[in-house]
Amino acid sequence: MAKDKADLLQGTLDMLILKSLSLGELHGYGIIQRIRQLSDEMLNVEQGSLYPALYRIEQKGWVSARWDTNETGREAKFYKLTRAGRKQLETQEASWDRLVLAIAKVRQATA
Amino acid sequence: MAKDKADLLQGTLDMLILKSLSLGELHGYGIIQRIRQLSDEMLNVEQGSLYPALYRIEQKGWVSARWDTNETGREAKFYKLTRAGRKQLETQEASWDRLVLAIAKVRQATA
DNA sequence: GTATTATGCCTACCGATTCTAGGCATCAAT
DNA sequence: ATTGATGCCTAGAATCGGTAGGCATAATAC
Repeated sequence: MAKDKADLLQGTLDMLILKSLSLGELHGYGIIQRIRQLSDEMLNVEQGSLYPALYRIEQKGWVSARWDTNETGREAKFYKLTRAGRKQLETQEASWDRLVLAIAKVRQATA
Repeated sequence: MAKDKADLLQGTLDMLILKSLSLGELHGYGIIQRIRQLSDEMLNVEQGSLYPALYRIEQKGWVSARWDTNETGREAKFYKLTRAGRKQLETQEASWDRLVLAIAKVRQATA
């Protein structure tokens, strides 16, 4: 990832992928663009991170994939959230919120 | 880590350790307790995570260590933030804030 | 008195995940 | 004709937290 962009922390990528798919079916390359756009260019997911992650996520049944043609007529693999994926997104968002809260508590502490 | 507690994400442990030491010198076992206490029991750092992390952090020059006796007269290894460690804590907190913000932006998006 | 729990340090190995660095193909633009 | 963007993929390295042990002493419980 480029040096001026934030590195992801392990475990956040799945949530970002699932979240971007919750907005509608999308192919891999588009997921990267959507995450970058939604985050105001702060997050840049590398292809070498994304495609293995998509594979893992599909294995877990959180997304389903199919080949189709995009709006310009090119072949692309479209991913779609499954019901289990939607559930998983909720779970991961809740975990994320808990972690952010817990860390905020620690950081509130003053000497 | 116990199942009802939040798992840490990779990269957050260093920040928590540095933060807890920013409140004052402390030995390893005490760091675990302080993080647990400050987070309202939400974060429980395992010893097998902490000690290797302390070693890494010491190698990087962010903390210094010395053996001393605690208030009950037992030997313990006390860690103290170095100037570089304080700097590093600021950096990591800033990165964390950026990431939290970026992810919040992505999550704000509605279909 | 003895057994358990808490305190205190450590290591070895595992598993998960992200990044770097490639490869390959098509299409648009220069 | 070459470059850059789009689109998919893999292999290998590196990082790091967790699990599961080991060891020692002190305090508490039975």
